[in-house]
Amino acid sequence: MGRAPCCEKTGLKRGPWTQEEDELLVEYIKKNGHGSWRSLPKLAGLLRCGKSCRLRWTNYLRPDIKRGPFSPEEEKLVIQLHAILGNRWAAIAAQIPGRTDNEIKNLWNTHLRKRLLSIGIDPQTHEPTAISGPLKRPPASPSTRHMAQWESARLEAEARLSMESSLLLTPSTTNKRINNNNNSDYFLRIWNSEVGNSFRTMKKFACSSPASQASVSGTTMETEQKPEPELKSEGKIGSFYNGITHSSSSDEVEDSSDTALQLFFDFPGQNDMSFLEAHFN
DNA sequence: AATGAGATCAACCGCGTAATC
DNA sequence: CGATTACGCGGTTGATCTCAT
Repeated sequence: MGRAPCCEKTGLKRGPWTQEEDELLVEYIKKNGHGSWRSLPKLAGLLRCGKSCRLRWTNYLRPDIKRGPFSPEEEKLVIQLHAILGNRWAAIAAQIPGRTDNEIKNLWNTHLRKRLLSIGIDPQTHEPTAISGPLKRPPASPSTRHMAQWESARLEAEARLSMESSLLLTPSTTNKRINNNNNSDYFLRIWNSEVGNSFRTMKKFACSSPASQASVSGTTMETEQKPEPELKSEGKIGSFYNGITHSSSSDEVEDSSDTALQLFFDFPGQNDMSFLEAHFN
């Protein structure tokens, strides 16, 4: 037996939604919630399949959707999140309030992809496309690179936390440090959030490195004692991407660092990660 | 003004998977 | 526990818009 079709194709309307249909759908959901999408069209008096209704609602009619063009900050966030999450549009959309996965996907495919290509960056791997030199090897898979980025961010955050707790800094010093390096904490939080969790799930299957598996197996980072990673330089740019060394070969780091630095230099100031605060505060 | 190419984006399709029977 | 159903996601399509010629 195959799976049943999502809806009866005969007699159902397709194509662009009319204003009347929109009103019917909004009115119904306002009163009753969407409930079962499959039964919603009949109940709402719509000649559409449930799937179509769900799509129309989630991508267009939902009241919390922010319409209009993406700001430069939002675009940069999409690029940054794509470097970490890959084509997981729903996960990216979850971090950008008011934007839908469809919208972000379209933005990526129509604008950002081309923009990255035009400056010589492979939009899938986030690596320079013009590779030269004798030591170059084929780029790591996107998933490997995303894992490396996650892992390095996580390690840096852990290192900072462990340093802060072990150095017995004075309160004023501690506060200063925490404020200055706030972004690491956000990575820790993301790591412990749904996004991080889904990433760990993916990683469990995709990554065979014993070292990296060991660091993932116990994900209760707050209590775990780990060897402090070597932080080669101060600041988020250096330490974030130096961290890739821990998960991949040095050649790979050479490959990716230019792209990584470009993206990071492009990243707005200290409050970049404020978009995440809403999810954790 | 006509038209063709490229860009944009709403909507559809098919698959994976969680939930339910 | 396997079969079925419903949902959500990412990839793709196609109608419409914009702009250059």
